[in-house]
Amino acid sequence: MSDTVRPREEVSIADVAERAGVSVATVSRVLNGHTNVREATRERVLEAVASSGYRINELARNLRTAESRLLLTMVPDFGNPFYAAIVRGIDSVARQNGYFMLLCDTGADPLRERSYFDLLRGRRADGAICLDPAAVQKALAEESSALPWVACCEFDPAAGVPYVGIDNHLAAGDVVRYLTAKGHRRIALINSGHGYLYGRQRLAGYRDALKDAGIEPNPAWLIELDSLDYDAGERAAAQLAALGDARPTAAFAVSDTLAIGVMNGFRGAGFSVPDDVAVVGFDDIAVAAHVDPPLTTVSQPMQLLGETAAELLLKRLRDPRAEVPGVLLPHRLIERRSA
Amino acid sequence: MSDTVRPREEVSIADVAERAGVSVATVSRVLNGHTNVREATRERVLEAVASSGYRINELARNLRTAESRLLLTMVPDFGNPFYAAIVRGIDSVARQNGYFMLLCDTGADPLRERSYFDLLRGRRADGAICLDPAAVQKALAEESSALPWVACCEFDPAAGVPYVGIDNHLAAGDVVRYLTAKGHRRIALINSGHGYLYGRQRLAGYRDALKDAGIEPNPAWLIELDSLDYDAGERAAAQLAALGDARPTAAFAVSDTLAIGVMNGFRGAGFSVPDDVAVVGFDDIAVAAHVDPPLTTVSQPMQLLGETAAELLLKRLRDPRAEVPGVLLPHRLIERRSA
DNA sequence: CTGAAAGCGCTAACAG
DNA sequence: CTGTTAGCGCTTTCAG
Repeated sequence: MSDTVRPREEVSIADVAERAGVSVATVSRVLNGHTNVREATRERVLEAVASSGYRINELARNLRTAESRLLLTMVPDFGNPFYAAIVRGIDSVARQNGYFMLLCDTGADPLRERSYFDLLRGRRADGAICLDPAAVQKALAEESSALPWVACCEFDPAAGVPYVGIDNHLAAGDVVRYLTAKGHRRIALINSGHGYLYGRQRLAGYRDALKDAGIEPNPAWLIELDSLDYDAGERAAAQLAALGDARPTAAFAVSDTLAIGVMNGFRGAGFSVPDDVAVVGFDDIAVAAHVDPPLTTVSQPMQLLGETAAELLLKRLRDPRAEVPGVLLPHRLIERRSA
Repeated sequence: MSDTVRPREEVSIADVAERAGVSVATVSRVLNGHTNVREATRERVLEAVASSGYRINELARNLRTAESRLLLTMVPDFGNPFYAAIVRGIDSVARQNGYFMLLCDTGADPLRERSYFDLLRGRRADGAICLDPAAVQKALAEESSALPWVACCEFDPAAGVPYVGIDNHLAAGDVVRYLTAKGHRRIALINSGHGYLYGRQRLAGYRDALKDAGIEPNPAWLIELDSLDYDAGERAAAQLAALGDARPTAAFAVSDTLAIGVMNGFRGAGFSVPDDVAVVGFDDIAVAAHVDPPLTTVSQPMQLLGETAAELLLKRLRDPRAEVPGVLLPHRLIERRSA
């Protein structure tokens, strides 16, 4: 038998055409759902496709149509669960619009990020969404602002690259105001993320809100970390706990992982949360509700952040010269028992 | 000025050739680092490349060379931190060998997984590594065992698809033996993952080890969940805690997330871990060492699992008819304070 | 409604 | 060392 579903070798559109006794143009037409093909012919072609086990070579199609229908999402750290819901939001919008979304783990490394952008430059992907630290994006924005990409969560408002994120300054202020309303005056900030926009913005929000409350912040309450690890948070708490009379009664950590570490650290130093010290986190990752005590934190609309980023990108793809705006989405303070 | 680094329009290899006053073949040669080009010519070409802002169109190159240098990794759940280190292992090997690795979040959905496999079929990726549940892989293995892919963690030994994983049966037995050695006789298993091979294997390992220890397992000690959520673990613990005299003194959960939930659940029911009930998890995810009490768990060599998977795939890519073996890697019981 | 022919942008013989 | 010439497998005018 010469007919088999198993493609013995590479069967091309020409083979299918020959089998069906038509031209390659006609095969292409039925493959692409064009209507100007007689029904009988269409069936003959479909039959030939099936019996030959033909698979379209998308590489060739992409070369011809000059698009890949691939979108890239760059995340600085695949292990950080914070990104999961955002990615899901991006993926669902991409998929609904006939695009594949593929993830790139850049490790927040400018060189690796750059190499993934080369996929864009080389036409292997149509567009990208970048979640990398603003500092890492910066160089990119200068040399590649013409490329079809948008920034998500982290961005440089001045870079001319479309973005979506939240108002970190306001969110940090909300946390401080929540804490002062509960009577706290000695509030520590455990900050992190060199090169991250959110770090700078939350610090500013913290400072401004303290000032508005007439509180002079003690420099010892501000801890700048270079990690989001549980360990780092633990060490920060130990440091704070050793402050004696100047010890803060509340601590605001810029991520939930850090906040969980902070709680452990205080507990290790013999303090109880929230009685001796209140702890607030940021992000509302899944585990936040399941630690003891459950963590009070700020939640970002992660799914929506992702969906919006994807929509901005698609808009830019549809019309490269469209004015795509920067958009800020609302956050929400989730009150649980740690503060 | 007509010379500018900014590519006004799409500049192709022909444009560069014209600029440099050579043929496209010569441009291609210097682009691909062939040595048979006179130094002066090479420089002229490089100069033309730079001044024109030329970027090779990889789509065209890929079509011509019939490879994309793209590898896909399919994960069932991007939000599960368990996969992070594995993915990093895959990525590092891929990168060292000149491949890009891109991630696909399949949501353990056979249809979505299938659509990603279409990228392979359509030549848009050269190979894939699949971390999806064995049950989801099954259909794939039947229709696509000829495609260049390997299974990681989850696999069907009989499918003829190369795989790498651990000996889950042995690992579960190790946990039970560890617990019986500490005097436990009433040991619960909180299992999960319909369609996951690891679930079936760990259950078998648990049963066999109990039998070897002369323990008749109480059916009430076996809880089958359909989730790995903290919540699910919490509910399982509540159920176990309500068992009265038949209440187990130890619980083995097949994932750390579940185990953390279990600890919370027992605590919520007024029991202390490990004094009233010992808890063991599986995976050794980052947070496992940072809960209270720190979780005793089984660690898998995640980075190595990923690296090995990538190497198997590369071997298969280099020689499509090579016999690629299935490999099992060693696990390790990490003793902390929860059991 | 269908076919012939011209490329998409690149690489790889094959000549010289 | 360099240029000419064929395509890779597909889509898309342009004719008929």
